[in-house]
Amino acid sequence: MRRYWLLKSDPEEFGLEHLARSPRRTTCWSGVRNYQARNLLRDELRRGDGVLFYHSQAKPPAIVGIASVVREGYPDPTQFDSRSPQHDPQSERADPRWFAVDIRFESRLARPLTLPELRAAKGLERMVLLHRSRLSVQPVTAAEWRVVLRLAGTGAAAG
DNA sequence: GCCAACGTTGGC
DNA sequence: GCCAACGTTGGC
Repeated sequence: MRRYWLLKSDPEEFGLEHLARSPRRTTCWSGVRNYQARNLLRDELRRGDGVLFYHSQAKPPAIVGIASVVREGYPDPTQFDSRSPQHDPQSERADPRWFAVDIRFESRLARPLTLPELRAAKGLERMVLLHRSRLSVQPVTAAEWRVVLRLAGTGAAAG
């Protein structure tokens, strides 16, 4: 059964436009260094799952697009790269600490759904985004997914 | 830039 | 195992 997720990203670091312009519109979602988020990446995200792409630290913060999971959890290569800011010298290849997935761009929303708008939306009252701070990978229910797509307008703009 | 939330670290 | 100190996220 298809499930749904929300991924946060600072658009100045890596926004939806970066994803849309990546080779095959696909990128390795690396650099997550929070254990709860790690567990989701490693154990829960499945190929074909839907992803809401959220711009954090934006003005205003907003869900801006849709992506999908195209490769399930595998060791995050940046943890082993001593030149990467995400390097984790305590992580060993035989027992990796951090995981990544690959996601692919699917579409832009016809219009961004801002955080205030999400807070005000009927049906999103219990959305994790609105209640738990600092979790960059989080589950979205099928009902919430439908509400978000409906709020975004009929269908998403082609990318 | 401020600061609340909250995860992580490390002394004990 | 507790908890204070510290660092980061991320909204405002």
